[in-house]
This record gives sequence, structure tokens and C-alpha cells, in this order.
Amino acid sequence: MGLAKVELFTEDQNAISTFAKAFGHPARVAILQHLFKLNACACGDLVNEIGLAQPTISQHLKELKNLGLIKGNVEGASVCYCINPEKWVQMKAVMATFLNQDLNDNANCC
Amino acid sequence: MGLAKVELFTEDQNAISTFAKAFGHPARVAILQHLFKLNACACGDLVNEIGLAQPTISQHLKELKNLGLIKGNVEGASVCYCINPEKWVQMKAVMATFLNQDLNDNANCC
DNA sequence: CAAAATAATTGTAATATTGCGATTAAACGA
DNA sequence: TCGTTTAATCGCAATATTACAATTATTTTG
Repeated sequence: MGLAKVELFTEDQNAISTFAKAFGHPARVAILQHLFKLNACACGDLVNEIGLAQPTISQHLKELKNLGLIKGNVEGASVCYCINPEKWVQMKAVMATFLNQDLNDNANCC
Repeated sequence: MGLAKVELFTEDQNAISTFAKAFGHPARVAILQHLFKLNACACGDLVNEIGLAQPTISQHLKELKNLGLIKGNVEGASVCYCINPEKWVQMKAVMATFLNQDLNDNANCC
């Protein structure tokens, strides 16, 4: 199938998995880390930094942009990308509800 | 291709994306949330709780178990699953280094 | 204006993921 | 022991993801 049965799950569960999926490829993790380090940078810089072809980087950037985690501004011939702080904060809140669940003392197996 | 070029990235980036990938499906999110709520439960209970077929749940459980995030103990005819607290804590630490990066004030676009 | 630089888009191939029916294996109960 | 319950595994179909060459669109520069 290859198609997740989204309708079976809560909005929260779908939101968590959607964000997690965005981080589910090392290239997207690397892109985001690089944007954090430099505040902003062009697509071409990311192509040089990471060893993937330009269309591949462009595709990963598109996914992150569609999710709203990054913003892109045309700067002459190049495009300047950066983190979208508001969305990043929102994402962190969503992930925190999942990651910071309480580990009960009797959580160990049976 | 469908094959991530793992060798291009740091160990940290690959670790982050591997954990994130595990959370990149709502069924696995739901399974983990349910295990947190009940401390431990059988595969069959998860099949009832979530609306997916038994082989599908079994497959998702296998992925989580391979990553080490959950443990499974045979309890007679059924199998008791629970969170692996040590691995969960380790995963949280890895994800925190990524999620808690500093949002620089001048992070806004160009 | 023509050539160069930059990045998006298109198209395609290879591989991965998701889901489930059918089957199998193991443990339990009458 | 035989049927039942429980869950793993196998095999398959449908879809998604990853990667890139080729192309296109836009802007800059000479």
C-alpha cells in the first residue's frame, strides 16, 4: 500500500508523525542544522555543504518549506533560506508532548 | 532511488533521522502512547486499540523493537510489550540536541 | 543583447514503506 | 491430544521516497 491510514489516528498523532517524518532523512536534518548555524543561506551553499545534487537539495528544501519549518526569499539570482522561528517553536511544543511522557516506575516489562 | 546516502552525513545526523523515522508513522506514535499509558500490553490489545490488522501492528512493533525503544516478553500465548526506559532516555537526549538549537534573533530571512 | 549563474521543475529509475491475506509456530485449555 | 488463541512471518500489491539528469525560468554580468 505505502499509504498511512491517517483517519485511524488523532490529530495529535498525525501532527507528531508529520513533523517526525520531516526529520526522518539525514539531509533534512543537515539542512536545518546548517540554517541554525548560519542564520540564513542560499540553496547553492547547501548543495556544497551537503554532498547531494542540486535538484535533490531543492526537493528537500521544498518539503521543509511546505511544512512551514523554513522560509525562502528570492535574493537576486539566488534564494535565501532560513528557519521559521514561529513554526519551529510550535513544532517543538507538539514533539514535547510526545517525547516528554512520564516514564512510570513500573514501566519495565511484565 | 529510495535509498538515503547515509555516508554523506554525521553519525549524529543519522541517529536523529533514524529515531525520527520511527516516529514518522502515526501507528507507531499511537503504539508508544498506549504503552506509556498502560505500562505494558499485549500485541492483541494494540490491534484492538488501533484499527490496523494484526500483521500490520506486528510489523510496526518489530521496527520499534529493532530500534530498542520497546521490549517484548513472551507471556504464555501472548507477548507483553513495554517501553524500554533506558533507550527512551537516550533517544530523548539525541533528539534534544537537535530540537533545542538556539533560535538566533537575526534568524529571520535575509 | 548574449552568456553565465542560480535554483525550480520535470521525468524517470531504484528502492522503501505500508497494509493485509494466508500461513505458520507456539502455548494453552478442555 | 485436539481445537483454540495469540502473534510472528511470508508474499504480494499499492504507494511513497530518494536521487539525479535534463530542462526551464529568472536574474546578473559582460
